Amino acid sequence: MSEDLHWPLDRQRRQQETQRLRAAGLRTTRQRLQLSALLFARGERHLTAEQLLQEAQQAGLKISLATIYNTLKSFTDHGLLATVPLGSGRILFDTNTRPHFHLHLEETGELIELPPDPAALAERLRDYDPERLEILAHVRPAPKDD
Amino acid sequence: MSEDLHWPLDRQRRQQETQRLRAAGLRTTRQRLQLSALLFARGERHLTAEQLLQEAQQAGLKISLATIYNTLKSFTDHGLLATVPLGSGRILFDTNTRPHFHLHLEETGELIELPPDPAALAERLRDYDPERLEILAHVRPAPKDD
DNA sequence: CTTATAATTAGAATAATTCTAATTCTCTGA
DNA sequence: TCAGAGAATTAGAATTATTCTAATTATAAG
Repeated sequence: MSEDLHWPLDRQRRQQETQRLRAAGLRTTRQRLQLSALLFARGERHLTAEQLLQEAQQAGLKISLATIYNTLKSFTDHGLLATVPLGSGRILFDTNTRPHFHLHLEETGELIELPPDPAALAERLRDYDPERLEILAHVRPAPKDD
Repeated sequence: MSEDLHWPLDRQRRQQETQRLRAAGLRTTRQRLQLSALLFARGERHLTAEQLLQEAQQAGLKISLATIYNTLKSFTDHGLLATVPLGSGRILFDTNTRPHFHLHLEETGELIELPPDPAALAERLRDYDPERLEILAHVRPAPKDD
């Protein structure tokens, strides 16, 4: 599930990513295939647009920041990614699209995934000073089906 | 607890706000007294810096946006306000500084206060499609005592 | 009343994201 | 196979909320 990537992508990987995009109802473009490979080849992860740009550049790919943003948005709109809206106005993109909660430790920037279970959440939060805790539940707008 | 304000503030109100600031360890300035009156005269509420500026302007007060931000930050640092970091990068200031949670309905912008009780939270969230739910628990850094 | 220090202010700076408009690409259907 | 319509990509400008800067003004201690 997690292996090194080579560019250009070998046939197997290319097909895998092509299918992923097709299944999601997205056109296959060079940039999307490359970003898809980067995003999904290493198991579940969180990352920002800027981080993804850096990974792409380190891999020698030519992709603009605008495309990174557009692609992350498309992937999100089509169910391949979830977003975690951090308080600072930064958006984290999460390859785990199953329902779950997040615990953000602002001191270190660490983001911990929690099962979508309020009891477990309560348990986990016992470790922290209530004065420093802020829980915000977002209810996103219903997606338009187009 | 909630009444109309007149400017300049009458002696009673002025003393009330002076005490509030003093008790919090803040200097009393015209702007802080006026903003304090605006913020705390109408019961508990959430508002943004921009909203507070508008209220101040509608009341005929001369206060710059920079001062609004500075004052909100001072009030927060001294325990008079709490912040609610919305996903969009906007900050809501909350006159309720007791521990509690928030439920943000993105569709309408509505922000609902919830008791700081995970069980109650779970109950309340049953109303919503899990697919549209995002729970983010922030742990703020320990405040420096200076 | 003097004065050190803190607060206020306008406007510039910042940071993440979104928008614009021109170019390039994908993919359908002839 | 290939033309063309519509979709994707791109550089750079625009946006938005907030923070910073540096100069002015106000507070309050003595």
